[in-house]
Amino acid sequence: MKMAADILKLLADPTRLRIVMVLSKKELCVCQIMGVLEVSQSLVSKNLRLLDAAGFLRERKEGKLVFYSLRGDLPVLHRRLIAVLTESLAKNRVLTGDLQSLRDCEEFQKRTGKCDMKTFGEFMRRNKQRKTA
Amino acid sequence: MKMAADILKLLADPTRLRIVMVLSKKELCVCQIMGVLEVSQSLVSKNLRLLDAAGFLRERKEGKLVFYSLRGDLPVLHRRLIAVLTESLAKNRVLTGDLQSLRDCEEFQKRTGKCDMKTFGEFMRRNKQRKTA
DNA sequence: TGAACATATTACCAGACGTTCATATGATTG
DNA sequence: CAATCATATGAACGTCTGGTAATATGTTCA
Repeated sequence: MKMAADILKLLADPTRLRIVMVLSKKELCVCQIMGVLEVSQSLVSKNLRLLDAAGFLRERKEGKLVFYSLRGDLPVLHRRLIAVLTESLAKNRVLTGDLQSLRDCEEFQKRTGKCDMKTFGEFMRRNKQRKTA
Repeated sequence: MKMAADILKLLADPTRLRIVMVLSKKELCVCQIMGVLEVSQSLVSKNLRLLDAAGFLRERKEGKLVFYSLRGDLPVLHRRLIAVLTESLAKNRVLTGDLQSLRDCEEFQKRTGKCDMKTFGEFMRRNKQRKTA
């Protein structure tokens, strides 16, 4: 009971929910998540640790970068909750915005050939301008 | 996004989750819920209000009593979450305990022909003895 | 080695949350 | 009406939590 409640609590935070949603689409490193969600590195890192501690994540280190993705062998409850939320949030503005940013971010990265925090800082800045324009 | 998170947050509390689970089986009044979950009247009432405010509940007044049940026309997200949780918690000790208490409580009520707080106070007392025995 | 960088961790604060105790409300009954 | 009862509400509490800023860790590369 408490275990189920704990998992729900983890997903009940907008920041973490957004992280789970984008990671369900694609493996990402911390700086990419920062860029896509436009939140601080500290916040991303902290929430990733929480999700990791609850068994949501797979971690892959590649040089300085740490790539995260959802585990392939998630427990049934985790998987079903994510499935339900994915479907229910399909038309959600924040989520569709994140997914659009994710695509933009990929393209930006492909064009610049880089994956570092300066690159994504630049990306974030442009993104904000686009949104406020 | 925030809306989904708010619903998850509601279900992420053990007391509320237990209430939702028992109400998904049967319409109950406040004193019955108290008896089944063995928690205070205040706590039951407060959490019922929260669930009600989020659109989970149907309210039916009958004299002094107020009977609650899950709304029949719950939004998709609510329904699916409850379905997933029901299945995942099927073998959970707390929940199976609550459902057993629910059956006992029904029988006790049938035998005594009453539905009031004294009756359920008595029921709770016996229940605790049974559990510690 | 040391500078630069990505990520993790710590300390900290403001606000939210779960719970309890006491009290209010509103209906029933004598 | 007064008393009783079921339920709702309010005040107060300790605790937890999301967020930020600063710092530590550990890797890469010159």
